[in-house]
Amino acid sequence: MTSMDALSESAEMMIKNINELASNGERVRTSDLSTKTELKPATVTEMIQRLGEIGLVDYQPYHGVHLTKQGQHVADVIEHRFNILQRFLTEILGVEKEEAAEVACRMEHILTRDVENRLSDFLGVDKETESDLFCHKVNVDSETESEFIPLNNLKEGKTGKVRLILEKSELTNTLEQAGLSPGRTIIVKKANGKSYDIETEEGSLSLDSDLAAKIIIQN
Amino acid sequence: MTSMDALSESAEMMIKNINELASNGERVRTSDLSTKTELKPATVTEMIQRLGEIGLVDYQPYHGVHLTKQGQHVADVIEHRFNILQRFLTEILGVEKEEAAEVACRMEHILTRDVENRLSDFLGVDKETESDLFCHKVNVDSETESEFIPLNNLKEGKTGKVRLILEKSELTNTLEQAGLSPGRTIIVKKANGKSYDIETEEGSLSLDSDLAAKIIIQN
DNA sequence: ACCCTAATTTAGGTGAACCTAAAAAATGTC
DNA sequence: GACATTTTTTAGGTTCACCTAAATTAGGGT
Repeated sequence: MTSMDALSESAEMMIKNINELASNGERVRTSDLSTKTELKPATVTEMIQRLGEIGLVDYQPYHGVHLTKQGQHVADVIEHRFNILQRFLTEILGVEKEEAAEVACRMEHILTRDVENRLSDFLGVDKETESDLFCHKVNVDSETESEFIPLNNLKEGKTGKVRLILEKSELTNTLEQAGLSPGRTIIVKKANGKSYDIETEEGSLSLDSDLAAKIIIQN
Repeated sequence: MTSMDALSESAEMMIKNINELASNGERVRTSDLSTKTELKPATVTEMIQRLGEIGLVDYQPYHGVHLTKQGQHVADVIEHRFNILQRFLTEILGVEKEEAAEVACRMEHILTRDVENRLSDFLGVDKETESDLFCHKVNVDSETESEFIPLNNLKEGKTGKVRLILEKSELTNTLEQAGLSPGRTIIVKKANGKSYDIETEEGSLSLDSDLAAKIIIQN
């Protein structure tokens, strides 16, 4: 049964940990999982046996486990969810890395596909779909000094990426239809402090400063 | 032991549901909790007994429960967490209300105090737009009163503020010259579904419905 | 006041996620 | 290559969150 049954948090955590210990491609030993997860060896054995039965790991008694194709997929999804959650918590909310990791580690099991995607868009994850495999090597220190500023503070001629639209409403929905939606790039054609002429990927439009103040741009 | 022991998700959900059913101040019956939580009555009994033991509810066999002061506090915290999570998911990420509620309902039990506070601030009554003297006109709760509608749907005699002009063109530039630009207030003098007579701060003009449809007004 | 029904609780069971202690297998050493 | 040590597994226990079925209580109707 290659069950799509929605794994428990514990099961997902075990897969995540197996993945993290398997960097070298070798089989992961029970004892390593035990120390990493802070579970007793007997508990680890029990769990990896179950994971083996549902086809997420290849388990051979006394000789450790490694992820199957399916298990690897689960691990990748979880890792991605963790990364975007942690980025959101640290970069946007300013939570300390330590605590962000803890919270992200709980929430990663709850995110739906849809929320995951939207959060990705919101953070502006560049969409190299499967190149996540290299993420753990690269992602940590990519703290470029790009700023988040409301659109009404963007100078004329400046270009930027829409990152956030505050106070969603019918109006902002309309804006999104017009190309002013998270993830899209825009250019400020004219800005006089009262009204802003914007060019989006969809066309051009102009809006007032109240509205512009609700649209946060990353340059 | 009025234990601060970090409640399980189930326990927190039970408290949340008790709170939601206790609107009238009366005791909440087992059967009501059973239907609301979709748990069997026996399960509900078991749980509220435990909650009683740790002092979060006042449980009297055969006569339902109500929250103690401490229980009420827990309920309030959870409710607040749910609210900000749902707001974040819908307003910021644009998740559908339904799904947002489900996800928020899982996440509310995971949020830490710190993340909760930061998320509140993030969503909170604009500290970012403080520079904006008119922000109180634009705040979320005014959603009930003020609508965003295209100019061609404004009735005769109605007044409103130009918020957004879609599909910029030479024509719309001309309109803006004439006072029909974002941030300006206008009055609809005459509207017959085909042409619209408008009075702006600069003077008056008239335009056709195609053009009017591209101008979004807040009343 | 009494009975009947509906609501509630008790009793006992299951699976998941943990545990300890003991048994078994693998491994390194001489 | 035998043995001691380490690693892993098995066996059996606990708690939590659920369940069903049976027993109990509360409350309304006559």
